[in-house]
Amino acid sequence: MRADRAVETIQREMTTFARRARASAGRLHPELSLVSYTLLGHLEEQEGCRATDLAAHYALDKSTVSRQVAALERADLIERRPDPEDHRVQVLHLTAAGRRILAQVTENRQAAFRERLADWPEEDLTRFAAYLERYNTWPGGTEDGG
Amino acid sequence: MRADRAVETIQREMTTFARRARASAGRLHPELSLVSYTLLGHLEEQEGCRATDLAAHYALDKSTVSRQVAALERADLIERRPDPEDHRVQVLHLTAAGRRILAQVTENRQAAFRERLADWPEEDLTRFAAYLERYNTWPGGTEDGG
DNA sequence: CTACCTGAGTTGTACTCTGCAACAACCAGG
DNA sequence: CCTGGTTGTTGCAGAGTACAACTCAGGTAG
Repeated sequence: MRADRAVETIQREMTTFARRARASAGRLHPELSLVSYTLLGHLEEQEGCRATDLAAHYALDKSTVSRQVAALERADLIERRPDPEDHRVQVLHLTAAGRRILAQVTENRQAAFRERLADWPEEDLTRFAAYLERYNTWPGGTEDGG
Repeated sequence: MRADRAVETIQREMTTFARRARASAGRLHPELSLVSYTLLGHLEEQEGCRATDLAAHYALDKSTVSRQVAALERADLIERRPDPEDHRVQVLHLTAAGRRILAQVTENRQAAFRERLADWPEEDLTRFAAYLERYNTWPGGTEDGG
């Protein structure tokens, strides 16, 4: 069945991509690890969120996130704000410096992807983007298949 | 420009996927790390290759590959064969056990992807697969953007 | 043949990322 | 108040990784 072949290819290619991701992140932005980048990105997108939310979204242990957050705070890229509603919670926000670094790193990544996708027709780009979004959106969360 | 938005989405979604990959590998096949899986997969695909080739293909340091290979050999999943042409080289091959484990893990991954893609029309699957293959195929090698 | 350079692979070292377990602080329901 | 669940931190251990220094084998120049 052709669908099975396609799924196999998708599995293989996505895996290959994932395997190369760390190295290319190190090349594109040595100053910000892949995990730091994704956490900052989520913070910008969400306009502040809790460490627990980050852990859930990226399937990381809360201790891992805790340490990452501590490092990002030491680097003055994010700040913690106490939540008046719930004193257990600290809401994380990007600092101005964090926003700046994130923008710069995003531009670096963007440029690499643009170069790689330079000769793609616009229609293919939008379709590919839509497929990826659809793939990553999993009803009920992020706990599988990524 | 719509193409820029699409590239941005592609960058973001591929990054999210990569970020989740390690965790999902741990869930889908605790017995074989993502890197081990990809190395074994490459070995099967290539029907044997050198450690250096693996390093180049996945943008890993040769020392990293050396250790991974040593571990896989200890686990009897691969074997080293001396190259009669060049005594510096050891050609790596899957063992029967390696082939078996690889097949089983691949099936696990396949199943997860199948589930995730269950409600996709076949046409979308084949198109998505083609896009991914096209993206990962980079003229001149594997040294960027992945 | 010797000398030198290059390529394959190993080992020492150090660092980062990660998860699990134990813990403290806080919240919500009886 | 006590119990149980949630948020986050810390101690600990293990995996993955890179870089540098090394060995060994091939190739090339003299």
